[in-house]
Amino acid sequence: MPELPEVEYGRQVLHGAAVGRRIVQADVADDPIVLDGISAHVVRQTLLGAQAVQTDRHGKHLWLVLADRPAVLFHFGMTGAFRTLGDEPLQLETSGRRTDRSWPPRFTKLRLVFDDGGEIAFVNSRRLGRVRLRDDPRAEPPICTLGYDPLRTLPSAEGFTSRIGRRRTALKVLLLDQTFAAGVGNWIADEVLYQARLDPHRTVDTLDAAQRDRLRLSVRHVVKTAVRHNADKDRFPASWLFHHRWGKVEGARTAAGQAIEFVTLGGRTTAWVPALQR
DNA sequence: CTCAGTGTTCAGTG
DNA sequence: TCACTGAACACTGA
Repeated sequence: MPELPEVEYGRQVLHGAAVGRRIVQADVADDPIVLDGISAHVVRQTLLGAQAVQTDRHGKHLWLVLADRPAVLFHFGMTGAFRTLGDEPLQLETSGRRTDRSWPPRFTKLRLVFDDGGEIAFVNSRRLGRVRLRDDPRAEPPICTLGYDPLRTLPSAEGFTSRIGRRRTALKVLLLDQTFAAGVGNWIADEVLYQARLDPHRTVDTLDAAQRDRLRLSVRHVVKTAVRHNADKDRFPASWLFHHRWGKVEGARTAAGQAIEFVTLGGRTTAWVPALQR
């Protein structure tokens, strides 16, 4: 689930449930992996009684700002999501088709109850997600180490080129590098390259100015479009590679009938259309 | 039973 | 130091 658009949607869910309310109950799972070494007790003490004043996001990290306390950062890993009490479970675990109506849901790592009676749960089945506390999230790791957020920022052509620097890595690897652009994950990287008509194997130093600019604008376009549709895959444009790239299906084709090829790049499955991408 | 997986990190190499 | 690679992490579901 969780690349920038899904995380942005998660932020909006958290915002709607939390901001302007006081936390009257906080259940924190005793999970040292997801809590990144902090004790559940410390997290609970931070949250309990706190007034939620704002939410924010950078790349795949989002956080809840509390009055007079550290902010609570969330990273979804491969399987994180927020659920709210009474909502349909829209954001289920990776491919869990089974509708989980229990409350709190399975794999809840953090459950917050607010003074208006609303509740939100952070669920994370594979434990690659993280919950962290930070006084000044943007100034501290991990967020201060990240590159630009494509939803907030469109670098100029010159800025984009200087961010690439003297690297010679494959385009796919560049896009997955969170210190380059924060929030781009595996499917977005493939979609961006598909729409920019660039071969994912190409190294960044081989691009001319026009190709670099196609890349720059494609990153923004894919991210903005996915966010505009609330990360709801069914509403992504029918022309997108996205709809045809899953499962490494032998003989997979785009809507236009062009063959999709699957290779491994940067350690990830990469889907691309050789007939189109150069 | 095996394996892939929408992510990140760290050890090792050149 | 930098850039890059690949394994490891942890767990579910196909």
